[in-house]
This record gives sequence, C-alpha cells and structure tokens, in this order.
Amino acid sequence: MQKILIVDDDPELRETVSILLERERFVPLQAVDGQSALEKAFSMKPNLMLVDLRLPGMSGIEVCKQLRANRITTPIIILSAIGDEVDKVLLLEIGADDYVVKPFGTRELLARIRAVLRRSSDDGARTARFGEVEVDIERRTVRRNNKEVKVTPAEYNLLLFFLQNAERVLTRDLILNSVWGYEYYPNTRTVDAHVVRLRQKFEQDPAAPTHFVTVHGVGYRFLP
Amino acid sequence: MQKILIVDDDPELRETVSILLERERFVPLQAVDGQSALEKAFSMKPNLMLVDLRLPGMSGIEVCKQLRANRITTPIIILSAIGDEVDKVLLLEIGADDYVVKPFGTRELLARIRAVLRRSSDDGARTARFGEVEVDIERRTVRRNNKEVKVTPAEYNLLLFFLQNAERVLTRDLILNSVWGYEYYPNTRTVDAHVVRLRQKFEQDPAAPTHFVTVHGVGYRFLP
DNA sequence: TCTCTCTGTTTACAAAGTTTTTACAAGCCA
DNA sequence: TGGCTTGTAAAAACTTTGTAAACAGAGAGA
Repeated sequence: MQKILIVDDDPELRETVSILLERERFVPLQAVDGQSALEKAFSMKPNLMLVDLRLPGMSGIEVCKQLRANRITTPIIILSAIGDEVDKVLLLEIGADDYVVKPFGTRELLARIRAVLRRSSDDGARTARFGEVEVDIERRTVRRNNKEVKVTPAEYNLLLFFLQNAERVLTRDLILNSVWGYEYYPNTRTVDAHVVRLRQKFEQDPAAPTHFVTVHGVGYRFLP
Repeated sequence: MQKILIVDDDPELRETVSILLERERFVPLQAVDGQSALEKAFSMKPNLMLVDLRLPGMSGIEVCKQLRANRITTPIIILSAIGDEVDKVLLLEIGADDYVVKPFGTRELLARIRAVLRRSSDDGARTARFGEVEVDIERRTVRRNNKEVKVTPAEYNLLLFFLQNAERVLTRDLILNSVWGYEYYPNTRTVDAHVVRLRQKFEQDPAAPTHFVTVHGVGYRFLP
C-alpha cells in the first residue's frame, strides 16, 4: 500500500488529489507547508511526495534540499503553476524526480506518479548488503542475519555514507563534512566514536574489523 | 563536445585560452573567481577545468578541495605563475590532475589537456604504474601483482613524489622539502630509512633496486 | 515544568602503529 | 686503504586510534 504525501497550501487541490489517489488505491497524506512536510516525510515515510513549488514560508525547492541533505531519498514530483519559470536542470540537481505543471489532468498526474514509483522501486538501490548485513534504504532499517538491529540516526547516516563510498579512503574531514555538514571542525573524535559503534554492531569481530577498516594516518575505508 | 571551464581573474588570459580552445573544437566556459567556478562546475558539468592557483578570494587549491569534497571528479589542471612555489604532492593530494606554469605555450597546454582527458576517460581511476606495481591515486591504494600493499602516509607521499618526478635525480634536501615540508633539516637519515622501506615493499630484490636507485653522493632517482 | 531516556560528543588513557634516530656494517670511489 | 656515503635493523620518540565512560542536550512523558 503506497503512501503519497501531498504538500500544497491550497486545500482544494489537496482534497481533489487525495480523492483521485484514493480511487487508485494509494494512501494520500497531506501537509500544508514545508515545515510540516519535512516532519511528515520523516515520521510517515511516504513512498512518494507531490510538492508545490510555491509554498508559504519554505519553498518546494528548499523542502527537497532539506530532505536530500538528510538523506531521505523518497521520490519527489514538483507541482508548478503555469507561469512559474521552471529550471529542469535545477530541479534534478536538488533531487526532484519529475515535475507537473498545474493545472494538470488526472491521467497525466497518475502516469507520472506511476512512472516515478516504477523507476524508484526497481532501482535495486533500495537495499544494500555487505557480509551478513542488509540495509533497507527506503525504510531506514538495518538487519543482520535477518534480525533487525537498532541504529541511531547518526550511525545510519554514517553507514549510508560508507556504503555510497565503498572502497574509497575517506578522511575524517570529508566524513564530517559530508555526513555532519561541518565546514571546519578540527580536533574531534566524533567520527571515531561512531565507527567504533558501527563495528560493534556489524563486525564479526569488532576488534579485527573487515568492513570498517582504519587507514592509519588518513581515515577510514569501507569494504563490502 | 568537450566543455572546458577556465577559471582565472585575468580577462585577457581567459579570452586567449578560449579562442585557442574553440579552434580545437572544445567549448570554452569562463569563471572569474572561485565562487562562480564552483557554481559553474555544478551547473554546467564541464569535462575539464583549468584553475588559476592565485584567485581573488578563494584560492585554486580551495576550489579543488571544495569540488572534491562534493564528489565532483572533473579533472583539474592548475595554472600557476612562474614564481609560485608549487608543491606537486599537495596538488595531487587535493585532487588536481596536472599543472602548467604560466606563461605556457599553446602546444603544451593542449597536450596536457588531451593527456588529462585521455587519462580521465579511461576509467576515471587515475592510476600510475611501474613494474608490477599500480598506484590508485583516487583511492590512495597501492597494489603489487594485484594484491594490495599497505603503505604508511610517509611512504605514500614519498612514493607519489617519486612518481611525479620520475627519472630525475632528487637530492635528500629536495625530497625533505617537498614531501615533508621541512625548510632546513641537516643530518637526518629519514629519507634513507623510507627509501629502504619502499624498496622492501616494491622492489623485486630490495638489495639490488631497479626503481628506487641511489645516486651516490647526491640522492635518489626513481625509474618506472 | 521536571525528570527520564536516548543520542551524540568529548575526554582520557591505553594500545597500536608510524616516524625518526641511532649505531654499526657495508659499499663506493679517489 | 681511508674517508666518506649508504643500507638497514632496532630502539626510542612520537602520533594516531580504540574504547569506555563521563558529560551534554533534545525530546518524551509524567
């Protein structure tokens, strides 16, 4: 059962689209503005989001950026009004998957929703594996030997970053930068502490790691 | 159609190089400073960048770092003025692919551009080779007969410096200067000790070296 | 509001790893 | 041969990393 979050300040549009989606056996969720959209994206984990470009307060673009910055990969379709200058390249850059110009037809919207869902579901990139560990990227869950392991947000983000950059040697600075967003943050052992915890949770022998490997004097490297 | 982004504060240089590139069927793009260089690197996705070392505001080195931190792997050739102290190892570390000293000849610039493009189109993995040894600069790993060999930071830096200065006779002072950054450091056997270790790791017969060769009374020379 | 709980960060010290120096043997060259 | 340079193992000095535990902060629930 696929959840679709509609983010738009116009109640009439939300209602219309909701009814349409319900008829097609989707579960419609609604958010009025960017802030609540982000919250619902986190808490309800929709399978897809329809986001208005012009929102009161935070713009649709800002919403996308925030989501992607938090490594939420839910597919997004941007809804733009007919007069809006839409920069396709920009939209793709910020992580939107498609866009529809209002007013749109029922048929068109559904076609695009299905296309995006199809693309994102058979992507294969939904789950990642290494050793006896399986990461469900969509659901933000991790299993080891088919038993779910609890990971904290920071651990999960770090794990994902390692997965996305397998084999490469990653300096602490780069990791801090990419996972925490810290510009410049010298003399901290934060990364080390989290690596220790990933090892404790996912290494056969945490004292002799084979996946989260230290590169002395440089940083860490993840090997699947 | 290959796009090349020229980043330099000198309009005349930009124009000259642009015309040159156009004549060679490249598409020249221009940026005046680091900030706009980053923006254009993102939005226009050039195939190669020529970046001035001395830029107003953000330096060329900073530009490289920023790009690499954002996982932009566009090859970069650094343009340095004749008086600039250029630390080749540093340049490679921060992800530059080559450098040219101004004023440069047309022929030289084009040769280097083509060389870098060829290398980067190969497989994206910038690797150097000698004998049975392969150095993957991006991943910062060294393999010998396809088996990974662990190298310490000092060893790796020294190795990179040798690779960058193949054939040349290098005095200990020059090596200490370039690899360690020591200004003046008399009476030390540090370099020798590290050369010994490079030989032990990468020479067929460490006692009769063919790659890391002693030049008695002067220093060392690396032969691929 | 207060307290509890859960996370994340920092600290501190031990352990592991790296670099430099040392010391002496061996090599080179006039 | 003699005097210097180089090779090299091993000791010493130093740096980086592992890790438990203290600390801090946010959010949930009373």
